[in-house]
Amino acid sequence: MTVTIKDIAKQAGVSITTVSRIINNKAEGIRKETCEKVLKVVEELHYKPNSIARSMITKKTYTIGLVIPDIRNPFFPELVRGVEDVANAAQYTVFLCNTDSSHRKETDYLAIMKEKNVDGIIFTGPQELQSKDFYQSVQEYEIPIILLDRGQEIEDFSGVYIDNVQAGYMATKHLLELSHQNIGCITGPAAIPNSNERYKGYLKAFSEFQIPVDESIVIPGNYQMEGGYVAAKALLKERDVTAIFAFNDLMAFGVYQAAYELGIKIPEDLSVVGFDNLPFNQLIRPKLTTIEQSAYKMGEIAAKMLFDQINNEKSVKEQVFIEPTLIINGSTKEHA
Amino acid sequence: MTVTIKDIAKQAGVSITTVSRIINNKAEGIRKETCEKVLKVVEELHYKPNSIARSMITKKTYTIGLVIPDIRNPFFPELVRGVEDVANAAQYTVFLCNTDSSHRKETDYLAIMKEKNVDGIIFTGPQELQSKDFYQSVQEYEIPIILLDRGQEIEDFSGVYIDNVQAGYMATKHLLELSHQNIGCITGPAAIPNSNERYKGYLKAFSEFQIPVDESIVIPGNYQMEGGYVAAKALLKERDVTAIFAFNDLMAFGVYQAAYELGIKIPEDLSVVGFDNLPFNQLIRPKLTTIEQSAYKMGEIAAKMLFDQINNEKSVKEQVFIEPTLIINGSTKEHA
DNA sequence: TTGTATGCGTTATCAT
DNA sequence: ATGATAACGCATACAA
Repeated sequence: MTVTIKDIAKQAGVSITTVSRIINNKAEGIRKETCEKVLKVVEELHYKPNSIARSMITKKTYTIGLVIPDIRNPFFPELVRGVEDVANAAQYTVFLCNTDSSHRKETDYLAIMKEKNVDGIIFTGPQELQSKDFYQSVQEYEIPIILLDRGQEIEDFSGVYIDNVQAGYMATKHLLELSHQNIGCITGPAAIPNSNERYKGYLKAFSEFQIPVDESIVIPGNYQMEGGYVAAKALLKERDVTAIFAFNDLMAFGVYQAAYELGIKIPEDLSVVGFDNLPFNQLIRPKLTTIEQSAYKMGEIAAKMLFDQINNEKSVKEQVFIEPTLIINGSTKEHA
Repeated sequence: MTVTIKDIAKQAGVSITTVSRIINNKAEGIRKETCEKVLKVVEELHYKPNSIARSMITKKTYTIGLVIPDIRNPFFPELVRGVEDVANAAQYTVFLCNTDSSHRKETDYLAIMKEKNVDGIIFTGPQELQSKDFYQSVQEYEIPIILLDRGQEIEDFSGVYIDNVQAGYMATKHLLELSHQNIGCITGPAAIPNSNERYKGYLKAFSEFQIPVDESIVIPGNYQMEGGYVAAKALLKERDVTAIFAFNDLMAFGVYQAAYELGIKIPEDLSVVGFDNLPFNQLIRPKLTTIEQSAYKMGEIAAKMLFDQINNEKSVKEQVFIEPTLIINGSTKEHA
């Protein structure tokens, strides 16, 4: 039998109200002796308040939902930790929900979060552009929600995103400044917003350097290592590129492999820039020059924004764009 | 204002009991018309039952706690997914709790799980041997709990573990069968059980091949890349080894780096075996021969065991030891 | 300084 | 086939 506030009250010879006050630090007008007496009983019986019952009254669960595509995608563990650390510090617990970007799983989980009365939700949707209809049902739930990393086109939701245009710009500019001109570009799938944004940055840099863009060396990838490998093989065998900007690290590693097989040395013969700064960047040689997204920081900021919204009830929507960082490592070199 | 069962009852002109029965599929003795009428109102008002209130009565939250050291450790995302997939299929939601193996955070989270009335807990503790005292407090909570990956020495808890002796044995045997005799061994920190188990396997293989073990080429590492690097430098410069068995992949990658810097070719001059089969094994060349732990499977099994315990209330403790798999890749080669 | 009573939204027991 | 009501464990308005 689990011990309740009633048991404590009886055992200590006081009312449950008194116990409640004491365990909730609202003991202002309570005698020290009573306080100690109750606390002693609490200790003895190992009493733990039932947060379920508490939530019934307070309408707060001190729980948030974190909905992401897949924790196995190496981008997410950092992000999740960022969220959790902030949540934990605020006495919150987090539900982890993997959706595989399946519309059904997303909808299901969102409904479950509603039923479980989470105080807020942090949501990372699929890469593909979402119809607003989808998010409308979420709005009906009246639960504070922060979008994370994906969905910036839905402007009536608060969200935290990477400034992908700026990121693409920085990466490309870095290569241009190293005197590269034939800079191959391996993008993400066509429909994916962040890929398109990065490409805008690529164009912007070329434009700034007043160099024409050769669209034949812009190849769509799939954000997988394999896609980077295939694209790189095409670029290196048929085209005359001295540098490649891959829109994520996984594809950049594919470029490494292709170069390796073709006997092309990085960075002597080919400069490579990636995107993500995945943890295993620490393990490859030469280390990849890449764009750091700071997933941890994104998670932190999203969580902070969420708690702001939860606590202040301010429904001011804001979209935060995080400045990426260019991490210069050994995979890029001045073009002779 | 959020809509409750009362609203549905009023709107449909029935009692809340009837509504409750219908939404819980206990509509056996209820007229079809009534049923449809109620369901229609439920639909119209977008009613979602409040699982908090439901839990008050049923004493079930359909929630489990997953307590791990750090999701950023590449071993855990797979494991977490394994747990979540099973949980999700069983209509459960999971709290993710990162403890950094801090005793305080562990204790705190466990208490929080108790307060939030989770139906069960899956717990991965710190590497270091735990005193039974610690787990005693958990037992008082009377919540089903499954230990995962760490804590096999606490035999009165159910748990899922890797058979580390077998794993160490398989890795070493593989090298011995490739005619290596001077097989350097980079272990984990001394106090860590799984390292000691793996070492037992190492010894067992040598014993089986009737080859004496040279303890001077057994070097304690720290499970970090840096530790593998340092140990490998020592082994390769001062000792005469033709193969190295590192007790995890991270250290094996350190071996790669050391070999690279010393101009030693893998696998031509040095065979290397790791442990974990981390995802980024796919990215390095040559691919690392290693032991696969199948973290996903561990998570799955642990979750299944937990639900067994939750549903059957059978308190039969069982310890499951998962057979590891030797993944043979390009980092090992017959010794000339 | 402390206690009594009400209600949170639901399920379960017992009627009808 | 359906309904009234107690109970779950707690916080809170109101009393004393």
